Amino acid sequence: MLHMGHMLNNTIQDVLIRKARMEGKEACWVPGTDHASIATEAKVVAMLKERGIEKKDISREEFLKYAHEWKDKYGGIILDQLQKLGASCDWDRTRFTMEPSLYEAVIDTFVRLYNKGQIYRGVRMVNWDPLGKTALSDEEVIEKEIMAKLYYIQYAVSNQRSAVGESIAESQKPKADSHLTIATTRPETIMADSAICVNPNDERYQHLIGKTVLIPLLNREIPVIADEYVTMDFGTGCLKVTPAHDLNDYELGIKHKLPVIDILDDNGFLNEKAVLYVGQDRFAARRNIVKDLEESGHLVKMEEYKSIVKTSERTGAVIEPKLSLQWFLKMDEISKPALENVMNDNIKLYPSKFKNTYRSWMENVHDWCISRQLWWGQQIPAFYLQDGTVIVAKTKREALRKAQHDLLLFALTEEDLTQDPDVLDTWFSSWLWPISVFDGIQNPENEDISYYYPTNDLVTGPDILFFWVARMIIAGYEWRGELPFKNVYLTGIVRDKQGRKMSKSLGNSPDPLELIEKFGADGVRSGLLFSAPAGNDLLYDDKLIEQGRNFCNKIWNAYRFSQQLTVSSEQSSASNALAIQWFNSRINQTISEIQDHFSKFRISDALLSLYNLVWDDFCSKYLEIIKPAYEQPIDKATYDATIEIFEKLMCLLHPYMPFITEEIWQSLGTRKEGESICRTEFPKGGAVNAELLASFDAMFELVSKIREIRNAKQLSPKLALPLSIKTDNRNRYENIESIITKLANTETINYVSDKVDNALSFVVKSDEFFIILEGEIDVEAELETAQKDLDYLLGFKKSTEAKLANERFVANAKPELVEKERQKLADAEAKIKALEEMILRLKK
RNA sequence: GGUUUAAUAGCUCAGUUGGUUCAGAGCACCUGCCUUACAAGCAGGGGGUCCAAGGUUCGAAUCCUUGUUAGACCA
Repeated sequence: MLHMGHMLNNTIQDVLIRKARMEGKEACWVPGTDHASIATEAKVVAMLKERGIEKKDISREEFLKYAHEWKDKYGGIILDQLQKLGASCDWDRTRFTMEPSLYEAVIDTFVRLYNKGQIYRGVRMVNWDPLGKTALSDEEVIEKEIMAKLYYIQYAVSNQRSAVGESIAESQKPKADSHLTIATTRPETIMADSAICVNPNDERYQHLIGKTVLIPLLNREIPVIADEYVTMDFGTGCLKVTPAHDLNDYELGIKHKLPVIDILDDNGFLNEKAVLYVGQDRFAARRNIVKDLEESGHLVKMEEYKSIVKTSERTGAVIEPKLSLQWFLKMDEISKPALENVMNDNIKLYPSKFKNTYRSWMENVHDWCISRQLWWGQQIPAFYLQDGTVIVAKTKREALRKAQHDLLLFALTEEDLTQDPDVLDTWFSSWLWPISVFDGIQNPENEDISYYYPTNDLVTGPDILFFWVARMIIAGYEWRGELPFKNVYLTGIVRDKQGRKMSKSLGNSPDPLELIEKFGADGVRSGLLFSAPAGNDLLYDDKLIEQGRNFCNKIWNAYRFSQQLTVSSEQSSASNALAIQWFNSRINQTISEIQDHFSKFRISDALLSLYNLVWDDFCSKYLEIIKPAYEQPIDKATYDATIEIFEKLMCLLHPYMPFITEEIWQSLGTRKEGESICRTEFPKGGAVNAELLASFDAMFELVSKIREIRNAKQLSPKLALPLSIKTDNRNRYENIESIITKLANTETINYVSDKVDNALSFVVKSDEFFIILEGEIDVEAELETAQKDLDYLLGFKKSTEAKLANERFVANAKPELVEKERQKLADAEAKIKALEEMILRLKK
């Protein structure tokens, strides 16, 4: 099941791919799924349980059969949802990480890296899920903040190094300054303690360094050591060191050569090494030891403490850091090119702020634990002889041959070889994705990979920047000596209203299919994009999608309008011709805007530009201007131009809203069989008539002023108002009189050379306008608003003049900027003059 | 604790190289409209100390320093 984060992610990919396709590029988008080993295995185990089957009772082969069944049933759902969203993938190329060819690629990779000495097997500290009984990657671990208890436990100091066999009863008696207190959230692990550690600069404990203390209840002696790792002001400043059950302690243990005492078994129960509470669950043991410590007087106090526990994403169990034998990939050498080529921008991250995160990760990279104690996944191609010798080979047969040749064990048969039961981390197949989908691992010279690799854009969430993106880059350089993609677009994380990440496990994501049902796929796509700039999280709300749906609705209504027009043979009016010119200029202006946005991966900004163009300029302005009178036909030239504009708008919007644009585009003209808007050419920009745009802006300002007066005076929109214009430049308005009349519902337009009595007046640019109204004019109120305007302009003039008088501004600022300032000043001065005249007249 | 990102309208957020009359959008709110494609709409309107204090600059929401607050990553 997909959630909103996937919806956003795939919408962005689809926008990019559709636009690229329309620009004539060989746009290839390979859809596919990974096998999500731990998640799927958990689901399959649950499914089997429902059928009364336990995993341990069936063979690996039987289990895998069930898993494949499960995948066949549910794996397609994701692809189906993507199709509903309108994702225009190359569906014939659909790949799956567990299909034979990709499986083989993973095995190949493992063997080759092993032979290069990059993969090794060793005992390390891993995240252990005691319920799932497997190691987990950090990615599969969820941190939860909880209120825990911090227990203060007293350890007695033994005064001297006790000789073997000496009675400990003696030294156990607490003396005044002969004990120390540690703070821990995990008292049940004291039986695994190897030392107590204090900060060497901590004056309180100087005298204890080098001595030994006794673990309470158990009475085992452990040394007191010093290391700057210990924070002096946390707890008591004394840290119990438990190398087997804490990563930091483990590293501290290695540094100070401390023994590792692992007291937990794979299920999270205490084993014999614990001596006490053997056979108890770790949490039961905690309760019991707290009770016993309290009774024996070792528990000094308990404190509430906000702490973080790591839990398994799948099973919910509290993770146990555990030492275990696992397979690892050495990361230090192999990851170098991946760091370098992101830092030098050969691979660009959008937004670039993630470069910092990326760098700090890659500079502190740990070896990658790639083995999982599961069945669903690529089984590790390592084979063991009875004496434990490891042979890594693609198949058992090859391993046998290797044993016979290299180890001269000619009597060996396949029965003597046991394959490692573990599988590989899912990311160990995902990291090959850009190569393996084109079969580039086994067949590095094939036509597809040579053509498509390296790819262009990767779109993904920042939460898997390291787990997936970085590793794909590593794999790219390792196998092809080249980057896997040029741009990485990192989407924001979609969160719910409470700011929680939307996820499968929380179940806080709305069902995408229901949303698509309710708001339409185009509505969901555009709605999500309206507020999703790269890299910024977005708080999901149905309101966002509503905006997208409303936009679709608006477009559809404009389409309906265009369909009910009847065409006449009469000549086009001058004003319509002008409006067409104006709007084409606006389109061209917007095209260059969105191309600029796209070049910087500002997908949302590009959509917003189009939204404004379509809603405000096309629907509210252009269509209103060319709209014929009631039940009147429209002239053919205007009609044709309007349809052409409409088609162009559909093409511009198509990457964002594939469904509605296709539907409208199909019906706006006669199309050939199989023709589709997604194969049309993305509109190219053209000349922008800046003067025309400016004069239309002035006209719209005038229209707004008249409407404002109408609203303020509570006049009906149906009441036509008489307008008088006092201007030196009459032809500025004569061409557009009919537009003004239509938009502002003016009755007559007169040109005057003097004041008009008993009229409301206002100034636009340098011209004065009058509207004669019934009844008295409130001169005081008029004066007040005019004065306010004037004050503002005078202030503006003053600061602009100051700016221009400043030699350093004129010298340092760009010349076109200075020119603009001069122009602004001139405009302001003209308007000031008109306003001053108006105020003078009002005062008379 | 280390690293890092952020703080702009009631809410969610844009604001690109410091320079447009730059302080914006959507939602919410207020007023008036069932106007001929659209009430999921139309026409208007109110609303801001751009977190705080310093600094750099001819010029700062934008750059620098410090502080406050919140988040993320790592440990």
